[in-house]
Amino acid sequence: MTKIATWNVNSLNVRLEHVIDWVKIHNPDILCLQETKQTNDKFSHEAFDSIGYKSYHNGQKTYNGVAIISNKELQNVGSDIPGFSDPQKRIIHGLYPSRSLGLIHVVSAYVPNGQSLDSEKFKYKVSWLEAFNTWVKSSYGKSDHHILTGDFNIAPRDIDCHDPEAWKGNILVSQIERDLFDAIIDIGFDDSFRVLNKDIQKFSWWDYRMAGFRRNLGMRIDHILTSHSLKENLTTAYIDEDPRKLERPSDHTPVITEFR
DNA sequence: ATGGCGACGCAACGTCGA
Repeated sequence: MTKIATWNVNSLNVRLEHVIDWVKIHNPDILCLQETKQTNDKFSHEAFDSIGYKSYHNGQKTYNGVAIISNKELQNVGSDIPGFSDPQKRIIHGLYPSRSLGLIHVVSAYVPNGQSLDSEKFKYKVSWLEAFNTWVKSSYGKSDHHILTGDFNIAPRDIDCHDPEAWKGNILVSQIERDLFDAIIDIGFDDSFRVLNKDIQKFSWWDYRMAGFRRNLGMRIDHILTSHSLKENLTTAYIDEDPRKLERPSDHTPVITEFR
């Protein structure tokens, strides 16, 4: 069994203890992190070494930053979308050598937020996702399996939003973003949570404001997309709400998928 | 729901996130 998880930690400076505690309890094979908000020299490889994990980080000050924590050494680690020049640190990826499944290409992605549909940041989100799609399409099939994880900042369907009527015309739920998400799926991926939980409404993020978590005003915007090659191997997919209940939590919580 | 939170940089409060 292989367990892979993704978690937007909203600053690893603040959340390192939560992450280490979570890894010790859940023992994932791979944990992908987003929004580390720290430069590579601040990233504590030692903290992960001490619990038996390799760690790979692509970060910057204040914003963005992504990492992969792995119980096996990754091969061919990269930290960009080839051909897409971007000063924002939103990608880290590598090959995970699975004993029984071969090489799994694992991506930890922090997709731009977009701010609002009429903003320059939304144009950046669209062009970023188009470049991401082109890259994923060109690399598809070059490894035995592919897993795209991260904070996609897209709620794929109305069921993934606590109040689709109130959010209509907003970022995270717009048809433009959902079409871009579906275009990635169409390359040959499954939304592993949705495949294994057909009609269940679960969220991975809740606004800090308005007592969002207590009132369950959430969205499912963090995803683990698995290549069709893994579809028959998928066993379990779930969202662990417990870290969101801790003191000083991230506004996101871990999303987990397991496969044989 | 359009805030009301929280992280950050920096030492007051503006910017950003989703």
